Amino acid sequence: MGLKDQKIPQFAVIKQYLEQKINTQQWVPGRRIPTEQSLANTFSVSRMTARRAVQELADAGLLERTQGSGTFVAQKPQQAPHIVLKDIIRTAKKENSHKHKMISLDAVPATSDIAKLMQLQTDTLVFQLTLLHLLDDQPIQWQKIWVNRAFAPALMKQKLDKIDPNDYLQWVCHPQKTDCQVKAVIPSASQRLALMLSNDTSCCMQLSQRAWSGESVCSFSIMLHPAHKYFIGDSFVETK
Amino acid sequence: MGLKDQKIPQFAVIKQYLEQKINTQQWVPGRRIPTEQSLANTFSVSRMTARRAVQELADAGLLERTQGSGTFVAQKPQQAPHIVLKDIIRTAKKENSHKHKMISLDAVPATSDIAKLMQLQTDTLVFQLTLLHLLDDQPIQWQKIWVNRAFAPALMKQKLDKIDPNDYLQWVCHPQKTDCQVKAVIPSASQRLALMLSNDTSCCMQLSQRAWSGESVCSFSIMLHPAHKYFIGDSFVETK
DNA sequence: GATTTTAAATTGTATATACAAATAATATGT
DNA sequence: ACATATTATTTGTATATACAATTTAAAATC
Repeated sequence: MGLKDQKIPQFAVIKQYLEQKINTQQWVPGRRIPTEQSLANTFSVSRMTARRAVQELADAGLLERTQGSGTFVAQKPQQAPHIVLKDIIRTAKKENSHKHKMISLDAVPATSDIAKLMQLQTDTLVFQLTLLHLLDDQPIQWQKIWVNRAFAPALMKQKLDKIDPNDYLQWVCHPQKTDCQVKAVIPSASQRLALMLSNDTSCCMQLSQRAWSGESVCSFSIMLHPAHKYFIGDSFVETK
Repeated sequence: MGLKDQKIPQFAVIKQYLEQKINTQQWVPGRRIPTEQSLANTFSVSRMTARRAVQELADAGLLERTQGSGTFVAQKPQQAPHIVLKDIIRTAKKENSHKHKMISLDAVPATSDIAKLMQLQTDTLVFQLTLLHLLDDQPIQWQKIWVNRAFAPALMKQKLDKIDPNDYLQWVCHPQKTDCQVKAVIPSASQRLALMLSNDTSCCMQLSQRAWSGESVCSFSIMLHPAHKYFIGDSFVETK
């Protein structure tokens, strides 16, 4: 059989036609597009087939439909730029030599700030871990994690020098949502020491992440990265 | 007529049923779900109606289908956390008192770095703007913009003390894509002065944004924010 | 027993039809 | 002229059917 034998479905042909009209701005936002019946006649297909093409583009956000009125080219989504928070530790594990060092591991009463963040009563016991992540033997991330004991009661019995506490927590309480925050901060003396930041003018990128399971907070984590080794977002290199 | 008279379509009922099975984890990822025909029999609808329910959930990413094999609960999307870059200036304009002050406006030859970023030849003339944005008379953002002259040839003839250059650029060269980068940096002396940062240990959040129109770069912008006044991402307040 | 062939099951595409629901245009009545 | 009622248009939901394309399982063959 030849290579070009993949039959292109008719609804896909109509989709292409519509997309082309929109992308080339022959049809501007707000413009009314042909009715399902009209498209069906034009392309000699049934209404349901034409409908599928239109509907899928509407689902994709390119078209807007209102019953009784018609189908219109959607206004431009006015997409706010967004950036994905790549987890450098997770990527490092796959590619480079990554190690982590446990600095401390305790069960402590939650301060009012932490309690509020984790939606717990003040002075509730929480696990508190302090970690240092190394990439090629260079410190890349200082991390502090507070853990809701209800989600990981056996945390302190694990061999957390072998397995990354982050992986363990991910495994034990598989969070469904996370909310994140990014700040620039001045590292404390101990943080500077751990991250081997010599000069006192250095600053850090601080990533806070709160992991939810249902309506409860599993953990809250602060990750501190030396600013000169870390950025988030796109790298402005030629993609060519 | 009553309030509850909105008839719920049958495909929506089946969708709800399937979603419930998935969300409550009665059906775990990888598990095979009933066939279209089976669902059609169970709910006493035609196969096409059952199909629609399944198909829409597949489109939404909750299910995965393979022809000949069946439909399965999708593996968890492993969604990398992402944050939206809210434009503080744009939001400030709507709510608070926002002003901007033009610090400099020149046409200068592009340095090699800027030329590479904007995909131009080195020493190509580009417009270079330096701005300071004030929120309630407090400096909130120091901004430097490099503009591809091809996209805004009449830039210097505008009354840029009246209209925000960002708005003008948005209007003249309506960019379709942008790539962004977030870094923590130490401000220079002049930047510290403009932002009224007194102590020398302060650091800033730097947001870089490159605006594309088609295959060309319209502009490149660096936005500097005092770290203690700015963060990106979610605010960790109770959503109750 | 291993390989090939056949058949069954399942999703994918397509049609023709019917009626419901919402909107827009038209006609009607005062 | 204005409000009301009617009609036509258009999208939304639903069914029944047919066949294609792919995968899995069973059967047949060697």
